[in-house]
Amino acid sequence: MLYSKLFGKTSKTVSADEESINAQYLIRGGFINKQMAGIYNYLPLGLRVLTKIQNIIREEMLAADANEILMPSLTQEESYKTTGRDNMDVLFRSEGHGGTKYVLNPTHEEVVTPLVQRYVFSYQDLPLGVFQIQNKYRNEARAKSGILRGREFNMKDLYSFHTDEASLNEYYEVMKKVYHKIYDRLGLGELTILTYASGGAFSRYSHEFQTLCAVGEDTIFTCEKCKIGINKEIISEQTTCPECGNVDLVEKNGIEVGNIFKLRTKFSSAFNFKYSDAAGQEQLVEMGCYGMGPSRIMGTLVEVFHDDNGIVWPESVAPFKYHLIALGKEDETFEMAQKLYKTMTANGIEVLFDDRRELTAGAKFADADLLGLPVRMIISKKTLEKQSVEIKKRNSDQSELEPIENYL
RNA sequence: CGGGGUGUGGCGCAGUUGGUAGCGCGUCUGGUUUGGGACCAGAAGGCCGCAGGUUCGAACCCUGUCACCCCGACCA
Repeated sequence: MLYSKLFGKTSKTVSADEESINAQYLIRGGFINKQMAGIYNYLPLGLRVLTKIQNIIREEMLAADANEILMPSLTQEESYKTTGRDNMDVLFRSEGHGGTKYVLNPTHEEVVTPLVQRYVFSYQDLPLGVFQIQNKYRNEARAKSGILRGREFNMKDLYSFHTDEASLNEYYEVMKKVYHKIYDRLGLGELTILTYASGGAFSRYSHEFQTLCAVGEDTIFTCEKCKIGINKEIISEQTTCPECGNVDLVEKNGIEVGNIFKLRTKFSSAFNFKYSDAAGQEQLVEMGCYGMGPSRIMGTLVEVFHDDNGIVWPESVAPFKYHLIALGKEDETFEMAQKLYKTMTANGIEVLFDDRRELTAGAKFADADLLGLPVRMIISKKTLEKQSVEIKKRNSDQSELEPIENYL
């Protein structure tokens, strides 16, 4: 990508209202633009990051034999009456012609359950996992913290369907591993721990995945030994580590980057979703749900990976790998940079080439730091004399010269 | 939803006791610059969130309303 063709500009300033780091850097860097509280436009750079996060999640879901589908955002209110959730205060409502009442889905149990019910009749069809990556709508009392808590946000939601609790439990444990693998690939593995949380009406606990971070809005009591957390919301009933019994728990803050639930038969019973077992008897389907928010993860990554000059993206989600900068006004420098850009791009390497010739070095460096691409590649009269390019990693203060032909 | 704060060129902000709006950044022209956010000269760009009211006169005072931010409550 040529910087000169990139839609979205960097800015030295951001509104004093934006206190959260993720909002400040993402807006200043031209990754996102705020339309209103909790509602954002994703500009090209931000969309590239979001898409990379989604693709990592998608790959791991598909590798676990889950089926990707896409469900609608709008659903008739009737479905929520069926499950008794039509009184949820986060529901955005709308009305269509003839007075039809719609809901913008805050989650999709009310959609996916009758959908799967239409195709699954036998124990031979189970277990089954279906997921989607789609925007959710929640009328939060207060949107806050940039893209960490929005009223419209991106979500991967997986739903699993089983013949019995044993199958659900097995799938649930597999998903814990899949989730950890995803956080590893996102660069959040070390900081993200499994956390016991409120299970709602249908099981004792649910499990959250909490990325430990000072600005996290959840309070977590962690067992250092097991790398396990307990959400403060259940700490009155659970004061020891559920894995090892450790009572020496350490209080930390976390950002909830995933949440998995055993729904059991709450929704299958509401919709009367049954299958025929091997004996020909009808049984209620057991269900689980598994959420993970790519947009919130994007904000979390900025909160975790930044310094005073800007974002420091992990390579797996950076919008581009290389930030190529040509310094000086000599044509030969610029032409060599163009050649590098074309060659590397043709070789499938992701390069953002800052081809703005009129800008000074400092301005380009400042933008490079703000955008946070993993590797800065500089070509100038000085490096050209040595037939080299200067390579500097965003997470390091050191730079080194490398032969230019390594990249041609 | 309770408490607090803020709405002024595209962005960030200032605006005194009420007298008809200014700075920085950005943008445009011309020239000089180029290894850490260059400089000079010139220019464009504003129903002062919106609606009422007070006043000879309102960005400023009053009422209402909308939006945004922070703290709290809430949060499958």
